[in-house]
Amino acid sequence: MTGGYLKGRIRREDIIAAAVAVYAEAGYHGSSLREIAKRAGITHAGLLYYFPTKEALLAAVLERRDAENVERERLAIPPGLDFLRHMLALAAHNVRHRGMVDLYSRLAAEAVAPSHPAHDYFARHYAVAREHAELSFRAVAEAGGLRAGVDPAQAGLCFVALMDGLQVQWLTGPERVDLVAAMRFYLEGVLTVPLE
Amino acid sequence: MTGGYLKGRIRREDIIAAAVAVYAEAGYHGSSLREIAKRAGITHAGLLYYFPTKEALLAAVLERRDAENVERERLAIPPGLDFLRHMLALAAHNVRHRGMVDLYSRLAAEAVAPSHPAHDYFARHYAVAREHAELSFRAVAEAGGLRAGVDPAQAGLCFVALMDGLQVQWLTGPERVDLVAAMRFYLEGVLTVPLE
DNA sequence: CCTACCGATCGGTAGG
DNA sequence: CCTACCGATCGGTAGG
Repeated sequence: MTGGYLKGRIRREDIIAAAVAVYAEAGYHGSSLREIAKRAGITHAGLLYYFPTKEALLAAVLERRDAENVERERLAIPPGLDFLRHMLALAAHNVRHRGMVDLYSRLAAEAVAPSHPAHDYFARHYAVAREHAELSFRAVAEAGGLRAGVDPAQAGLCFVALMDGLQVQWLTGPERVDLVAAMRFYLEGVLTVPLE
Repeated sequence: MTGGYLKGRIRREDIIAAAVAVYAEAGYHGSSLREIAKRAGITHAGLLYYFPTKEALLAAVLERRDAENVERERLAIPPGLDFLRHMLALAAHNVRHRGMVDLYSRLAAEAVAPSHPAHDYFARHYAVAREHAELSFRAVAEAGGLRAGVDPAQAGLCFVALMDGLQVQWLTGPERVDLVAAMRFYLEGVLTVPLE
């Protein structure tokens, strides 16, 4: 007699997982509720019982991405050298989980349009990422670990931008780009302390 | 009695210009021949008289982008410090021509899928860009202008990736990102010679 | 959750 | 170059 709610939550998770896969392949505008529903094993009308519109499903996907990141990526990590190290580990993790990188890169490019339903999400995401990176470089600088003359704000902006740009090149030709080595190259050029 | 061919060429240019604008706003998959045709002042069937399929129009757009770049960007510039300076000038140019940056960023992200009709174009584009940047840093190194221990290959890859990543952040919030200053920051951190 | 349906839009073709 | 059309697909709703 119990379990009704549980089943619903599992269904929701199935649908979200299917949406992540399809968004990654086709982008948001390019994907259809029917294709997502099929992969989740229901009809598209059934999907709309759980998520009333196409946009509501996108919102749920972005929410779950954040929830995962808060748990695993731990923005809770205080800004500083450890955070930069952690981003390197995240890059290594991403290389083994192409789906999430695909999703992120496709949606970020689509969402530059202010009318895109994920625009505000990415504007906020970038602001937070830049801020956290800048504070990290600033903390490292105060500990004497930053090369002379390096501006923490610029270093933070470039760190975030580099990660994004490398991901697109890596997705385009995975065998041609060593994402983690390139990130390490950048950090080693800016820091005066060892990374590990 | 003359001019028939000329008129056709002008029409083609109108259609391509309209396609650039629509691709930039909606991506390739997200744009329709009807919308592009409307902006060019004809019907979608009329457009198909000039470009027989949706893919043929995309190919024409990419070809024109290359033609423009060969002329203005001059990959003819030999690898070296002048090429890096030129990329800075190109970044400054891009900031005043958002449409081309939009088009490029949207298509690049879409085209990471090997099945995308522009995939090979971007794979080649990235390979050429990395190669040219690497050779530039190598030339600078031989003239003693590269900081000790900097690998030209990594510096080239990161230079190209940084440009792409900055463009997406700049498109998402133009008032929050100074694209040219960030590029300059990166170059000044890697080079030991002044940029201007 | 499904069946059945709606109006809108898509790329492409026929025929002129 | 246009009118007129095709089959396919879209997001969403009704009604159960």
